[in-house]
Amino acid sequence: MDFDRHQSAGYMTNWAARLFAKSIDKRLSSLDVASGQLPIFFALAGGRQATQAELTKIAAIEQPTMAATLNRMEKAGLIARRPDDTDRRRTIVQLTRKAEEKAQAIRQAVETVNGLALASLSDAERIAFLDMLGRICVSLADDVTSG
Amino acid sequence: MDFDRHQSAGYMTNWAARLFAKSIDKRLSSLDVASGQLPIFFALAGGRQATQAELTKIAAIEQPTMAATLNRMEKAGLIARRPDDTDRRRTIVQLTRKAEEKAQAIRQAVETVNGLALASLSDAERIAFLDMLGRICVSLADDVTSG
DNA sequence: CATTTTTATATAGCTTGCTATCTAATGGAG
DNA sequence: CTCCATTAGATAGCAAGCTATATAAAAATG
Repeated sequence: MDFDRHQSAGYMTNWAARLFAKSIDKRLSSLDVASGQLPIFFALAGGRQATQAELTKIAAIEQPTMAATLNRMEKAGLIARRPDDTDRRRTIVQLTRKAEEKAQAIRQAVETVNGLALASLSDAERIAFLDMLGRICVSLADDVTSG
Repeated sequence: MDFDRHQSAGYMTNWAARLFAKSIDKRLSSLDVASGQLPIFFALAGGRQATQAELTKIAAIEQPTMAATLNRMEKAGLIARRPDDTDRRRTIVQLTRKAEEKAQAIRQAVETVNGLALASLSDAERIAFLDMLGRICVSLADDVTSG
């Protein structure tokens, strides 16, 4: 089929994403934290609170995925859920003290992995790469939500 | 935590990869094919054969993931497995006729999605993007396999 | 040639994604 | 105020990843 997968943006992006996850999980496993929990840590660290719906929007994942991740984090003692008494549909989520204590190490691991991933790119290339990735996401998100 | 996830290569790559998968799955669902099966289609289309181990290497996934994907494809009538009689550990995999008939439409869908994803990039940017992604994968693969 | 090591595949069990669907609560329109 | 639409969250069930481990065959080694 004379198809070079290394020239396919979709294939390469998928591969890179799996490598990012492997690299970060390797560093987070000793903290009993996993890559899927990162958006929640970054959103809530420092005592901030958010509803599940807000976290879902921030992480750009679907609602049931967020619910499952929060279930695992709750079971692991990383987050606490509290009902919102001004709107009984809502749940307010915050990090536990135990989770807050991990936040700094998590941030460090993320920066290490991002750094080594981009190690062979110049400063200008890093900026260009993130800019292009952003445009690609916009185009795809547009496609995915239309029709 | 003053962390902008849109400036994190790991977060953006993960997001882009999920959008790629959603976009391609949307187009492949009518063919009863899914994004995880694409490397197998591209490797085997045109009557080619490969062992499971060869497919695993091509797709850059782990062996149990390939085994599970092949199980689903076999159940769906997309591939056939045949024992290698020169080495009874090996299984030789090939596309069924039914799968071969889908190959052209699949290729078309992949090109459509790659095209729309990169629509806002110039030709030079597309080349640069794939080149940088390749370097990022090399750096991360190196990290992931070391220690 | 017997034993050990390596290789190919299978299986168990988990996470992170998804879609589809259900329930409960809120908010708006008559 | 009642009824309908919207919103928040939970649940079921699946795909596609992963690690760890088991089994069987082949290859290498003593």
